Amino acid sequence: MVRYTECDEKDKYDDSNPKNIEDYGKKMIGHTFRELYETAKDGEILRFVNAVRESGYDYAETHARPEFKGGMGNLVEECYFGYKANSHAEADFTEAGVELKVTPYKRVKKGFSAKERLVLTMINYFDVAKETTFEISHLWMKIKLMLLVWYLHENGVNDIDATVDYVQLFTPPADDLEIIKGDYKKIVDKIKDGRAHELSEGDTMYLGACTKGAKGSDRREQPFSVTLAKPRAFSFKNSYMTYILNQYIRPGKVTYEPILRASDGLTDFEDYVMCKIDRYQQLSLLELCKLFAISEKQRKAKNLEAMLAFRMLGIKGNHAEEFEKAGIVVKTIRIDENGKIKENMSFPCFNFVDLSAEEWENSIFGDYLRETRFFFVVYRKDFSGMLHLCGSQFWNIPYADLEGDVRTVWESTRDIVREGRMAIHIDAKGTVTNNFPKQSQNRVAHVRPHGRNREDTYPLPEGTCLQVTQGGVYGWVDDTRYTKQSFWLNNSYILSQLNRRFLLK
DNA sequence: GCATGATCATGC
DNA sequence: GCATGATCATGC
Repeated sequence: MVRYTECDEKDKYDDSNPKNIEDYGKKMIGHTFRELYETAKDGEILRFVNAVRESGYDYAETHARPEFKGGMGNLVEECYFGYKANSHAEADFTEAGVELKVTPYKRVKKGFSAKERLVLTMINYFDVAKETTFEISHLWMKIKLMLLVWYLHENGVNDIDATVDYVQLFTPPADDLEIIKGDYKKIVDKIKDGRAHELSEGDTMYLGACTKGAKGSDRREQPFSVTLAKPRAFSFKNSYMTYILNQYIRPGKVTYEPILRASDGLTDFEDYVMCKIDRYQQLSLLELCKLFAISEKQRKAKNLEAMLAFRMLGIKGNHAEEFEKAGIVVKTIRIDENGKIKENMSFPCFNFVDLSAEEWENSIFGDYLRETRFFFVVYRKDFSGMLHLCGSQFWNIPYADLEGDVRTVWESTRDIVREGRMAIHIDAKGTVTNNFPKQSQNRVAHVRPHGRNREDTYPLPEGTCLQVTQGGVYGWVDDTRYTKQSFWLNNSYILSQLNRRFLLK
């Protein structure tokens, strides 16, 4: 490893001592990346160019570029810590066992959240399949001690002009590590099962297998199947990074109420949760309300069924720590007397302007389904119409359904928006018929209005020219806005995804 | 009975 | 005030 700072008394740090590395790192706080870069480029570094040159590292070549490939992470490594960025499997500071990670956070309505997932290390499908335990895995080498460097990303501002706000050593806490080990096993088991091509971020809780490749068409071989798989990396999910930020880096008033307590002992989290819910199986909604002393007023809440699920899990509020950290979304499912689900599953409205500019691989809806794990709480109506608890199920959309039917629906919707082919027809009552993909046209998903009412609209892309089937009948419609719409998963599809034990009476 | 369009209601 | 999750209403 080349380290300019070896020559510099002032900035010397001991690369075998984690605390020393952290202390040195903290001196970046308050400085912009550009300052770090300029300092390295124009100042001290030049005094050591000769020493560096001896090692064969071409400083001029690397630093001639105005920006850094790999972004702020490489910049900090090369310009501040003074070693050449590498993508080796071992830790950045080998002797200290410390991995350096530079990561952005952003402002949200309430406080701050991580801006993105944290990519940890590429998954080598062949090597990973040979690893016998988590403790000797490459992944563990990368995450057992990390130096996290955080900066605030603001829209319209180049990251190189952002300021380093926090620098802190981090080790996943013991409770989290149990879940991370479970996630790791799940990913490795899928690879060993010859299904690396079916990996999805929604499979797991905190640790994800995110796609990583220059092009969406990149593929890798896998050990137990001839099917090529997308290149993937282990990553901490955005939701988990948000937790780290709000719990350890800038702790505030956000409190987390865990489902699993240390005293509950070691167990598979999802099995544990499902068993806890199962204890209340067959109880009616009314019985559950009485059991958990739900007030008359609360019984009218639309989230009553979800609220009861949290009570069954021993949570006082309507948020569970593990669910928040894993970005798990709770959905209640009601099966009718006839064994069918009446309602389709809705998602947030899409923004026409954004949608029309997106590609499937990086789309808001595609990414949401790709990354989200759902927790279904299933109720079933008895002959008198009273709901009884059936149980619960964790679910994420299978790879083939997402990349097949959902993609088809998404792409035709985007194209319709792009080309203004909503094909409006307005009948005598003012009901608007549109041209978006219908439930009857696709096995998995469809598009429907989803707003306050039909006058609740979002802007259309500039220059959109709506084609109208009946000439001149615009009414409330103009060329610049359209009734809010969202993607929905078909009720019949959701039913097909439910565990058989809920369907057999 | 179901598909489609429309709207409600709570919580943040 | 509005996003989000949940549900209604009508016509075929």
